Amino acid sequence: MRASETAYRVLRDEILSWRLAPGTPLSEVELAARLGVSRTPLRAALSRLALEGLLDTSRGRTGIVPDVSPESVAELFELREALEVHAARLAARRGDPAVFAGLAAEFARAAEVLAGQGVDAYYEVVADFDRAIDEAIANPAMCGALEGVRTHLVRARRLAGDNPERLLRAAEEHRLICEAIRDRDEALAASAVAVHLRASLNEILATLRSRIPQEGIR
Amino acid sequence: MRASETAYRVLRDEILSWRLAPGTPLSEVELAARLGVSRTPLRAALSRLALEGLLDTSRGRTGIVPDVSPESVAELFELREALEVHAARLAARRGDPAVFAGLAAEFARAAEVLAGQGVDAYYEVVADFDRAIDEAIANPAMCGALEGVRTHLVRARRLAGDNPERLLRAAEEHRLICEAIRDRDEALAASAVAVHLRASLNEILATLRSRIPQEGIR
DNA sequence: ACCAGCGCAAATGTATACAAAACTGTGAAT
DNA sequence: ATTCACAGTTTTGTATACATTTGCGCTGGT
Repeated sequence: MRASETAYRVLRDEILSWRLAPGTPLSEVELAARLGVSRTPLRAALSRLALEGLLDTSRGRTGIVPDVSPESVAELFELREALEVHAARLAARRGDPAVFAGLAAEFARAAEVLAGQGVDAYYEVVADFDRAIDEAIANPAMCGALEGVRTHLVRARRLAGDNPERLLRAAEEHRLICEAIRDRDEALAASAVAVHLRASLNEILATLRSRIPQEGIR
Repeated sequence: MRASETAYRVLRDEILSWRLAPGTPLSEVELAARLGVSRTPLRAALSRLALEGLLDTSRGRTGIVPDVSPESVAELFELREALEVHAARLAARRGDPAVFAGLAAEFARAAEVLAGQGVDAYYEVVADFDRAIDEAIANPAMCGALEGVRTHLVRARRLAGDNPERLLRAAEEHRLICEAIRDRDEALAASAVAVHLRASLNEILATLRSRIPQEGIR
């Protein structure tokens, strides 16, 4: 594994998991020492993070971990809506009905999965769903854009936490989306995605607002 | 100006303007010598181009200028449709009607502009339109995604050339979009964008197919 | 004639030294 | 008290030397 790749993955994981808090400056020399690589590959990792929006280089010379504000989450979800509504349409148009029928069954069993195997097992089903969408639309440009918003979503979701009731409703929303795609109903798939995104956004914003007083936004 | 920034802009311009043809290998040592910078800033420029999709690093170690195939253009336009249809909806929802009324008037004069000042003056109006959309939606995440597709579009457009009849029809389509946004008619704005994109794609694909025999796709 | 194995060469990946630029704190003057 | 200027310090930007990898061609065998 290349040193630049290692540094990138470590830093990306630390940012997405909130081990690196928003506002933390990412100094080249300090990180190079901590990760045991020289500044050259570390710079490559930082510039890659910056281009993906996981590092804010707009203020001053030293990049800082970007803040997660209600505004930034709302903006992310507008982009997410643009991409995922269209992705659902494309999936309904050319996806494999059998695949999405299977996923619909998985989501129908979400209550058992959550109770028996925990939230990680549930999120694995969601990851399967994302992969199925990518495969169905078969468009590298779309998939790349989707990948970007999913990355940022991980960070917001970690902050919002795992509300069991919300996860059950989310599973139901996913089931509806899968069934619409299975039935090749583009309009319904698009609407079902829009419904799901609105509910998700509201959940995250509610959690975010209740936590702001404790966290301290700069 | 930083050397890495200079190298990035030069290479980006050379790729978008087709001075660097698809398939051309971008060797670090060769480019560093040609642009008069060392390999370190040049590498930063290349990695940035690769992340933006203007350099294909998936085949072999040395990156090559990506091909522009009918498939890749069609894929780009699916992403473009996802983003621009939603952007038009957002612009209709919260844009300044006066701004888009003014742009509609500009597009109505497109025939004069094209005849009197040439295609560059017309494309400047389109650039004004893009800026107005960005300002109206006021969403950095959306704007960043739009910027990406516009960049790739430049390359496809250069290939397709400037068909005068098509430009006149495109101006008319833009006028309709602006009027819909001006009237805060989200559904019409979305439809008008979809119409425009389909016509643009068909034009580019037609030109592309007629040129393939001469150009030689690898 | 073709294929496998090997070695060379050219390209990229990394480390480090040096240059330049930008923030910080101090000091004095208004 | 505030602001401006300046120097020092820290941080990033660049160049170059070295390490490592990978692709390619040569040679020998079948």
